[in-house]
Amino acid sequence: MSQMQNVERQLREMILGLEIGPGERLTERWIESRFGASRTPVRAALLRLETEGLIGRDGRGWTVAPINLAELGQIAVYREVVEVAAVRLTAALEDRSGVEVIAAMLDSCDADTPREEWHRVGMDFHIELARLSGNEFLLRAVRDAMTRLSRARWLEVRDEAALGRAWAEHHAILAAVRKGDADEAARLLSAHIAGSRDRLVTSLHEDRRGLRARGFAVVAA
Amino acid sequence: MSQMQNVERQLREMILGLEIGPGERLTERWIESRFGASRTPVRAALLRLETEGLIGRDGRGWTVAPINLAELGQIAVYREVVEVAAVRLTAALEDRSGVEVIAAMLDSCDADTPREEWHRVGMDFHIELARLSGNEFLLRAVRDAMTRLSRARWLEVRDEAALGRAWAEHHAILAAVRKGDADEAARLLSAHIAGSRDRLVTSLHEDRRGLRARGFAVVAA
DNA sequence: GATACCATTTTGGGATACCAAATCGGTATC
DNA sequence: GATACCGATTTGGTATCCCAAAATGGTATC
Repeated sequence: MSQMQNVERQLREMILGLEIGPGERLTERWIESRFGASRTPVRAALLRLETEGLIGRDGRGWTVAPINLAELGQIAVYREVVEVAAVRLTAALEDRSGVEVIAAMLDSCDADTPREEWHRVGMDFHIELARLSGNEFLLRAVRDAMTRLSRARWLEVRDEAALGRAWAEHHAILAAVRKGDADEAARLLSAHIAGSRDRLVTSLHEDRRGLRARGFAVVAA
Repeated sequence: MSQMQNVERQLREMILGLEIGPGERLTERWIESRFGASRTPVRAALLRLETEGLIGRDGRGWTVAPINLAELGQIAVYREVVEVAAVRLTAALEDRSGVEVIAAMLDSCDADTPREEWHRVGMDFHIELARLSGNEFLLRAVRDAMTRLSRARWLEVRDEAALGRAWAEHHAILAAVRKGDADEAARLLSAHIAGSRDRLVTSLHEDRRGLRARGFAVVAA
């Protein structure tokens, strides 16, 4: 793999894994030495991550995107729009066998599965569901929204019950799609996203002091 | 303005203005000499334009994105979803005075206005309408869709009547938003986008020989 | 102690050199 | 005429150098 893709992937993982905190400054030279690449691939990676919304410009320099509660609310609106549209398209397909693959993916998680894996599968559910629609742009939109939500969801304080409830809601959505009931699928998905948003924003808002204590920049709603 | 933004802007204009044809190969060295910049800003511009979907990779090299009829259909679905959502949000706002600014923009076009300006205002209508929603992601989605549609709309064979009809439909949509009638605004906008898509795809499909004769790569639906 | 000022360092933007791989041209072979 | 082959050229990927602007840090001044 090329250095450029390498730097991009590793840097993205460090940002999403909160090894580099939201709001932290980045210098091209630091990244260069950190990953053993020269500035050319580093700059390419930075440009890509900027379009993903994971980093932004701070005057002349680079900054890891802060946790922005207002933005999280807007993303929730956005993803509801595109995810509901995608699931409606999918429910209207003749061949809806793709839902079984997603159901199997959900079922691959059990009580022994590490939290990190639950986290990943929870995002992949939405991405793969959007992929079934066959519309590249809806898929891209959902993937983009999930990327931007990723860090916040990781910071969210979630109990076991919340994970189980999300798992059940995911299965219920799949069942509606399997039946070809677009309205029910849309209704369940809307409710799922709204609930997810509420818990997320509430959790982060209540814990914003703790987040700031960890050195994370948090922008209020 | 920095060289990077300069190269990016000029190259984008050449691609959107069809001075560089769809499907054409691009080399970093040619761009370098064409715009009098070195490869560093050229590569930055290429990376940006790639995320806009105006250029893509062809193996190791760069290619101007072809006219893709299947993609145009998918974009139409995508933009209907996000534009309708945005206009519904806007219609539900208390302060909908922003529509007057857009109405004035439409009215700035008359019989003497050059075709190029009609083209630009036609796109800006949809972008500015999405902006009124206040949702950055819906706005970005519409802007992105418009950028990707831009060349195709420019190639479309449009008569005077089509321009006038679009103008009237735009005003009708604004009137519904002004009234706060979200359902009617959504219905009108949906019909407008569907009609726009049909005329666009039909026109390009019928003229695909002519397009290929001009050296433009056209991917069938 | 706060602040204005200046020398130093650091930083991102840009230019250029180098390399391996891919492409291109021409030639020999069938 | 088609094709396989090979050397020359071109190309994107990378590393490195230079520069002006911005950040930094120490110092003198009030």
